[in-house]
Amino acid sequence: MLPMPPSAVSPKGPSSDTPSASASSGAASPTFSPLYRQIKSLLLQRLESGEWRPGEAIPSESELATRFNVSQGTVRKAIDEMAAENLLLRRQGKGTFVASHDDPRAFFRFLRLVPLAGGIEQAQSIPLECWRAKAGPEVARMLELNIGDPINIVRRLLQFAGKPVVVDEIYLPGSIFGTVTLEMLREYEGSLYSFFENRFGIRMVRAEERLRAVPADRASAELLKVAEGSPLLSVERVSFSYADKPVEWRRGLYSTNDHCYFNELG
Amino acid sequence: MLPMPPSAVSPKGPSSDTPSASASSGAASPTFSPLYRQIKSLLLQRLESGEWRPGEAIPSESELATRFNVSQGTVRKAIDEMAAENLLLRRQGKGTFVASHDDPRAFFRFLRLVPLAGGIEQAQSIPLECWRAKAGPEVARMLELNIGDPINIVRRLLQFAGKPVVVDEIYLPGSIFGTVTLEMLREYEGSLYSFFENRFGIRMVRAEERLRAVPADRASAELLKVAEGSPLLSVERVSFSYADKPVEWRRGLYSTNDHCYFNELG
DNA sequence: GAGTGGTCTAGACCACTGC
DNA sequence: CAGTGGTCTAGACCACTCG
Repeated sequence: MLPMPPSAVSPKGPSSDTPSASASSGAASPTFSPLYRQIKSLLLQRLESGEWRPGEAIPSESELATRFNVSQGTVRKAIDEMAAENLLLRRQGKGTFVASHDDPRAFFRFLRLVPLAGGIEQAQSIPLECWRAKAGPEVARMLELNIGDPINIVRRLLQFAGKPVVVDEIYLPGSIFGTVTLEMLREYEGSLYSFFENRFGIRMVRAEERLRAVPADRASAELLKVAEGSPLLSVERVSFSYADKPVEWRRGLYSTNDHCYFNELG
Repeated sequence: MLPMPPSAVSPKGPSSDTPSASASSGAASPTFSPLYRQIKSLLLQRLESGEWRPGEAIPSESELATRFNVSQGTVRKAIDEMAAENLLLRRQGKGTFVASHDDPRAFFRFLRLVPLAGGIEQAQSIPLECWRAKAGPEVARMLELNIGDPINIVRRLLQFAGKPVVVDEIYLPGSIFGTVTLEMLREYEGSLYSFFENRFGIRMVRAEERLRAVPADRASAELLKVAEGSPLLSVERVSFSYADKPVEWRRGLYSTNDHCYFNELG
């Protein structure tokens, strides 16, 4: 599909043909990027465009090498980086696949909550409300929208082993998620990000979280079955899609009586 | 230094000499590891043994390749992984260096606190107390010691822009840090991990943190200048040295009125 | 200019998957 | 068995640093 013209990129030809321009002498190259990064960009474009969808296999390394007119090692290095960023998933003998939130491994990458004692528990997401609104200044800033742009807001409760642990309020750009309803959310089996991926074609790739300790407000306290004013962990998150576009902002209140937020520092 | 016998490792010789044994047929190889990982292990040993110290350059790739009797590409892949784990630092044109906490970049890798508003601030560590004790059951478990083993405990206050933000209580194995004193801590310029590295030859490589929201006890509330019982972020951390040996356990209480804990999810 | 890491290629063989 | 990713090599040239 989509046959490429020979040499889709401009290699700086270290001994091959098509040396095609580079900072060969004198001129500095301020925007220089190595061949494998150009390949990586091309692959990223395919992901953004939805040509290769989550869960699907991308073409083999040797085929990509032929298509882009570079060596397999160069394609390999591009894919290596993307695999390290959890954008792609390599499986020896089978192929390279677009990472998906349907994969249960992805779940704990974005919800770093572990029980204080005991093994793994079953998580259950309970959508409570879902309504449309207009972006206020804070949401607009976080999602790079204009004030007044349509947004969707979802409230939901997360339970572990049947006990309420997290209340989330989730803000989504109406331009993308305009048609979400409480019904759709309740019907769906699987994580919220899996839902976004399969129902709206949006894959969350990266997120930033800001954590604080705050006193429980009355409503949250009731839902989480803790005393009003008792300490909760506030987790604000902005999630980004492929092109580093913010597509979700959420604030979660975590009850840390039986669970804690686990983080690994490298 | 330390000349190696030719072929310090057992390559599975893809077309070179010294094919020296591998799972050539029939027998599965349960403990198989590729050549570059064997090289990585050898490099790790050098780091653990202190042969190459933090901040110093290690031998060049080509020299290591000669020494280990493998190709430069194989050494490169070993170093690539270690650089990705922040154990080594590559600098083009200069060499490859052992990562050090003296590098200011390392600072924010282990203290993920950012101001809610405003730019970067000057951090100041104020050691409050330092005493010897015997490991209780919790500390013993975290540091893999026996109950009753000697430990050192340090209490200190962290200020940002002159305001108190974190109170830490730090537990250290006496076998390693037995000679710490409040004097030494107060004299030292630089981060605590920089101190451990330069005064005790221990480099923290990795850490696990567990976060919860807790009410402020009286002592911490006074130090942090917040109301008793107000929500604080509790951060418990176990830090590991090269061989994944736990060498520090600490509990910090963070005031999140003007700062928050920042985390990036990949 | 010499030495270092960084990129790129070409080709070989190994390990795993599935038909 | 063919096809995929994974490892290893050898050699070339580029980009950067420093004396």
